[in-house]
Amino acid sequence: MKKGQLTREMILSRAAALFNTEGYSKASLSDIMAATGLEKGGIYNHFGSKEQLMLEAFDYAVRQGGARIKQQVDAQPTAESKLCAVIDAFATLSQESPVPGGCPVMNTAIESDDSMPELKERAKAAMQRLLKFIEQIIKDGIAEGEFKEDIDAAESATLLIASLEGGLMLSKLFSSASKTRPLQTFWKNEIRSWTRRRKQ
Amino acid sequence: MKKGQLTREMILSRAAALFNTEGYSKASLSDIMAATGLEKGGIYNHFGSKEQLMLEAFDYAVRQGGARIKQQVDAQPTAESKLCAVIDAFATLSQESPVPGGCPVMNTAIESDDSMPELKERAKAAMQRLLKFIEQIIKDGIAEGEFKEDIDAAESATLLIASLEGGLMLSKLFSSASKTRPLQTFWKNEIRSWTRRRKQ
Amino acid sequence: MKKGQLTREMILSRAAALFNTEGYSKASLSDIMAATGLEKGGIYNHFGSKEQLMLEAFDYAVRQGGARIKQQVDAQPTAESKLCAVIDAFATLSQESPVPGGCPVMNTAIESDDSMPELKERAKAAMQRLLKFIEQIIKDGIAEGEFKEDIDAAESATLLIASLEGGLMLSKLFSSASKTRPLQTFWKNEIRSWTRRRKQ
Amino acid sequence: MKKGQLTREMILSRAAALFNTEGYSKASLSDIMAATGLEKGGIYNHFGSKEQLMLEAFDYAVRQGGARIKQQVDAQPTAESKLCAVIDAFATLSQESPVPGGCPVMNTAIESDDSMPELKERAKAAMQRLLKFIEQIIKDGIAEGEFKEDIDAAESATLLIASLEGGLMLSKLFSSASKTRPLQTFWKNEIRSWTRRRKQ
DNA sequence: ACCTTCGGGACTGCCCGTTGAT
DNA sequence: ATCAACGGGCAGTCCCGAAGGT
Repeated sequence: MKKGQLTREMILSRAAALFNTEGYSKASLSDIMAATGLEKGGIYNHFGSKEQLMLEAFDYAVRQGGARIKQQVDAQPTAESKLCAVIDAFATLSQESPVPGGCPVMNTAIESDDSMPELKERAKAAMQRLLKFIEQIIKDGIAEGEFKEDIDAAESATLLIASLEGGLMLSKLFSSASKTRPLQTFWKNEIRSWTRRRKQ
Repeated sequence: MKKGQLTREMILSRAAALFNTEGYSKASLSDIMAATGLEKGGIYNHFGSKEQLMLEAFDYAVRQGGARIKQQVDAQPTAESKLCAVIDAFATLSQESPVPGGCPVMNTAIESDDSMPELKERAKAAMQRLLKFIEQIIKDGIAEGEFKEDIDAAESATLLIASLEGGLMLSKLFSSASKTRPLQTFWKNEIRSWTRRRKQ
Repeated sequence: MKKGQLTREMILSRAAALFNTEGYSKASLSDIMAATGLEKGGIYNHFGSKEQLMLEAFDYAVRQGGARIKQQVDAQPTAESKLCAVIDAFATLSQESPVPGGCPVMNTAIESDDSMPELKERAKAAMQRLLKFIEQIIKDGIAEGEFKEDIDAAESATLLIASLEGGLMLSKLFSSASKTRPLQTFWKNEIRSWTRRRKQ
Repeated sequence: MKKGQLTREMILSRAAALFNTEGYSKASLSDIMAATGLEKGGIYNHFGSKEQLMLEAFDYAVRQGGARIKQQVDAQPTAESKLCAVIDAFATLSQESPVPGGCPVMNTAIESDDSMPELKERAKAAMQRLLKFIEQIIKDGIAEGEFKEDIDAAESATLLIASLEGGLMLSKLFSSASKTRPLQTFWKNEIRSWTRRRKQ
């Protein structure tokens, strides 16, 4: 990879962290300069405006987070364990994550008023992809005979994600993961209840 | 009430709306000037700094939202119906609310990085009060024999609130309440399952 | 007059000088800050943008220059002497003028490409007023029987002004009035030739 | 001619047009990049600085314009017709010219404050050459017995050029050649009056 | 007591002309 | 001739006081 590409990636990763922790409008170019060690011109060589950098950094953050989840999910054999992997991924998100600052989609959903419509659009799309991803896991579980057939995949996905994002918000607010531990066990139990018990 | 007091309240209500919709750091004094019709000096006469205004506006927003919920809860006789009132209150929050922009506590939790510690403190406190409030409803329900005794009040409160806040976030993101309707029915069912069924 | 008004006038006079000598796009707000002794905020309190300041400063410069000419013209009794006063006014313009930097209309005509359309519009209007002003003097001279009747007032005004502006440009370029002295005597002779000689 | 030389000429021609229409300080290197299709470095390879490019582009523009005039003048047999050719050349300058944007000398005379002294120097020299050129035509006319002997060649040259440049400025300002047509006929008549009438 | 008018200065995103390494 | 980086300058906005006016 060429040097310019590396710099570009470096800027994206630092900027994504900054945007995700401080907020897209609050993080200034000066902050990004400080975080990257580059001067103003150096950044503007790669991104024509703060807005463009914001958008690409958001995509970067979503990509990183999504990849992490996908990888952990793929390592699991059953639908139930896949969903548990999602729960665990969200649980660790508040303490340690590929892009610091929690879930970029939620952060953007809350921050982006209508003055950054493109960003909101991307957040919508990312969230929809996440929901579809969960939904598909559930549907696969049903198709495989692992989950009962009366589970509504779409609704359950929404429910699970809402809970996880809300829990993540609480963790962030209280700077502590303890509040959300029960939430994880609740959902793991709930998901187990979706399975066709063979014996037990 | 004196004229100054009225102006002060007016500023608070307009500022709270602005802060809650646009974000505390993004909403500028100029925006507030435009929203209130006052000049800069006029605002500074009542609030010594933007930070102070932010804090008081946050308290104002929480007070308004809390009062609304409390009133709707108090109108209900049983613990179950009280909790349902909470759920309904959150559901309407995204479309119409005393202070526009959704839940100020969540908004602040997400926005406030460590550069506004006092604001985060207040958000923490407000959230803790909300959790305790829900917890108390549940505890009362148990004490009254309405709920089963093995319900963990604190954990259940956290779970419920996390879900509701997460759902609110989704509604905001998709500018639509439809995604969260199943969430409400899920929790209403869940809560009914807490009750000692007498007959029915 | 209130203090703010005085400051505003002061800014206009300094800015007009700066714009007229250095050019409208080249003179920066920092230059104006230095020339006025004000900080940025102080200037932006009176003028919402550089563009607005440019426009008002142009009007100011034209007003000053126009007033000077008008006053010198009004002091003369005959059409011929009025026109000579105009010639003299232009002659002194290059060395000493109410707003330094020569004729603001010509400067603007040359500088303003199509990126400052409003400014060009005002320059057009100002030039048209100047032409009409000269034309009227000539017409009055004809009406009074001072000038021959076959003088074309509009054409002659255009000719005179073109010459004077061109001469002014040469003076500016060579930083010397000497080149344009013959120009003045030429036009004064030409104008005398317009008069109905009574005796002589 | 080598490829590098061709590129250099291309840059000069595009840059000269840009400088002459938008102004020397306003036209940016980015504009020139866009106009030439080269990268910044590619330009800096041929010209060590914007200033040097400005100077050479000015010379280029003057050379082009001068050559055009000279060619049209040389095609004429008599001094009178040569001067008329000059007048016509200036007349067409506002609509169509080798380097767009009117007379580079006047443009530079107006724009160049004392921050670009070298450019002003060149403008002075170019103007002086133009004046001398006209002067020489007149002198030749006198020597040939075409013009009366009491014509002051230098003064008349200055007068003519001042008028033509002033007229050009008016044309530019009003985006119309109509204002300056009388100016041309006036000078053509004036010049005919310089001739020793043989009979007619 | 309440509000406006005026000014200050630091900071914002952005663009400039310029230079080396490649 | 490009690509990558530099650093300072641009116009404009921010939050904030102090003086003045009613």
